[in-house]
Amino acid sequence: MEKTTPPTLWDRSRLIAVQTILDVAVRLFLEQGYEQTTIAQITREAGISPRSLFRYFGSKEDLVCGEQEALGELLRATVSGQRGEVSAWEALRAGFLAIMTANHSLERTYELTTLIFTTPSLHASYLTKRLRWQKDLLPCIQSRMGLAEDEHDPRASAIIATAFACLDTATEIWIAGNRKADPVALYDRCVAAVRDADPPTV
Amino acid sequence: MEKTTPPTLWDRSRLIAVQTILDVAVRLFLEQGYEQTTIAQITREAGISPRSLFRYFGSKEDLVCGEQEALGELLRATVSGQRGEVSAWEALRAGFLAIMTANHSLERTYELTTLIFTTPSLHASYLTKRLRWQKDLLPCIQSRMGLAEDEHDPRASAIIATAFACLDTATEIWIAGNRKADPVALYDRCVAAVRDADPPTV
DNA sequence: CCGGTGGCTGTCAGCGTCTGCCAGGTTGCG
DNA sequence: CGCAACCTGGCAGACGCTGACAGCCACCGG
Repeated sequence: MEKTTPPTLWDRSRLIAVQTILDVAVRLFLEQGYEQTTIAQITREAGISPRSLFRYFGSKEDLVCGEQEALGELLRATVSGQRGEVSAWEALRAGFLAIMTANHSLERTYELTTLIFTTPSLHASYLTKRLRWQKDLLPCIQSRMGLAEDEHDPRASAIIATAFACLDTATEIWIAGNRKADPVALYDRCVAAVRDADPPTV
Repeated sequence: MEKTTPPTLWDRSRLIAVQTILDVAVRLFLEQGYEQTTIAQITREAGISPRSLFRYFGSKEDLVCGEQEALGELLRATVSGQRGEVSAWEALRAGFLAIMTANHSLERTYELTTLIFTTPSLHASYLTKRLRWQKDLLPCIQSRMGLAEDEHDPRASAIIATAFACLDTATEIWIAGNRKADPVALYDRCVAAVRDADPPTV
């Protein structure tokens, strides 16, 4: 299935370099804010040149948003892996659940989410990435709804966009309320409010 | 109510300067793309210094997104001006309708919307502005739904976010299909798909 | 064991956006 | 007419980001 993955000692050092940069960057971002932290400061503490940082990460925003790069694929795989009888709404909910529980530590997830949602440029970057996720999910949801891959049928896209809008709303209230509420319950209440239904009592 | 508004000859020249800059900038953006157009090029053709441009417009993105700055206020006023019996959904729809028909020319609206939706950085800027609009609408919708101004009740926020998500989806399909479809009809189909209802046959 | 090869890294220079700062000119007012 | 307020342009600089070039080191074949 997989290539023989030559253990290439080069990649190993590259991996620890990436990890070091990421650790330093996120720590500085949380300590003194994203805008107040410069590339030069990160590279100085990480012991590399600024030029190398941009070879690993395409941009400064990738230092935060790129860390959760694999989440998009996890989301798509989870949604498309749901059984055929599961509705589009339930499949999307399962995907979101997988993302939330996948991250290493809930505390770190909360910190990073707060950082993203309170920093305008990071928030914008996150929303852009979200749009790509929505496009990736479109064929999964279309086939699940029994629709042809019609570019002009807005229904599947609308449902996906709405699910993400509810996720956003739930996340915003979650961080605004200092993690007092359960984000999953908030999401269910959002969807229920939109669809004029009672939230599931699970 | 208002200050005596001294006719100040200064502001007059400033207004025509702003208009000149805007005309030149938008024309260049449409001709050769947003990223490919530099500030120096705009200021050269407009006959001012780069330093002055940044006094009128806070950033390059404002040259595009700032032109529709007043739309947010128009949206809020329209929504909050709907009669009390009108539902939250209908009020939001009326607001969106006001925005679409308010702009000077439909052709120009289409051009600018395409520019925004096909330029990543402009799209991100637009989404950020959209978030502020959502926050501004929150009290209007909360009171219309008979809810207290509860920070932790996600229902009003969820409905607003969903309406915008449907607007986004409709807009995206509108520009992807080369304005063949009616954006308002697309929006109605999006909302209907989300809420398991038939679209209104108006 | 050794030298060639290929990829990675740092240094340098540069572009573009954006921001203080100060000098100079123009407008408005007494 | 003269003063004060204001606006403008030019300069210098920070910061994010990129291309070009030279040096370095792991890998591979001999």
